[in-house]
Amino acid sequence: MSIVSDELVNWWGRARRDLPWRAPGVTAWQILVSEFMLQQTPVARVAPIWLDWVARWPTPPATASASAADVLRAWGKLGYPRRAKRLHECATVIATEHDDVVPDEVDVLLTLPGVGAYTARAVACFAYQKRVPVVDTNVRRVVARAVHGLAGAASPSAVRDLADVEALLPADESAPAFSAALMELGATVCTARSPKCGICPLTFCAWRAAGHPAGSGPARPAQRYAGTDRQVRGRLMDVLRASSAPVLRAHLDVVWLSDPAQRDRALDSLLVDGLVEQTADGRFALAGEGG
DNA sequence: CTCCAGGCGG
DNA sequence: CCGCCGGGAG
Repeated sequence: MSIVSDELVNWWGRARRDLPWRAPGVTAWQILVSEFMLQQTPVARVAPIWLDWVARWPTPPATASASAADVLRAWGKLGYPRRAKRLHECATVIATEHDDVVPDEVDVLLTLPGVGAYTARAVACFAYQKRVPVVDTNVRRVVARAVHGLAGAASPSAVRDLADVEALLPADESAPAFSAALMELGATVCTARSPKCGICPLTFCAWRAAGHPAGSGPARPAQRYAGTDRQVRGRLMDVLRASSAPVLRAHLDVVWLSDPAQRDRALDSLLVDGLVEQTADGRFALAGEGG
């Protein structure tokens, strides 16, 4: 038994969240911006940042002409600031090589910095209504449960599930609504932790039918954060975002006193990533300050 | 502790 | 394929 498109899309019509990037008049570029921000980041944290962002930089050329440092500051504490850098680069590529127009073909979208298998299809589908499978963590979980009767996605590879979802896609123009509904169901009903099966719109679910069997744990063990280089990088970036002028090394050193070697490694990695630059007098600043 | 509209480099 | 890339909320 497969997922019935009609009952899912009908539910979507009345239960969909009123997210800002779904409003009328939102452009393909602005949808692309939302997809960058939503990579591994919950909707609630993205919404306010996205609203400020698209008001300030509504188009690819507007974004490309901003300084990298301003982009990193506007990104704020969304996390994974390399995404902000890639978004900036993506705007530059679109402005210089695509005549300011976001590509509508998956193959072309995939050539853009920061655009992978999910984001390319999400833009083609939600910005251009293309009939392409859109597979994110929500879709994988919903399909694993409703179709395969499993507690969660079997393999750690999302790409492998593309063919699965392709087979589920409606043949007509309702495909984008179907994909949006699949994602919405996973985000709000068929959640990872405590799925609300009592309000699920699907009349058949293989997982429910099988009595909600437990899985064998997550496909990939959750990664730690506390004490990692990522936490140190986050603290360093926090100091640099807050300062409009380059800061002394000593101001950075105080954010992580317990392990100087780790702190040095984190700072070096930020330099290597092109997120931070060192000035001629040895101080540090966000990369691309003023230009 | 877990999870979150992933992508990339090794 | 594997490990790393933030940070906040439940």
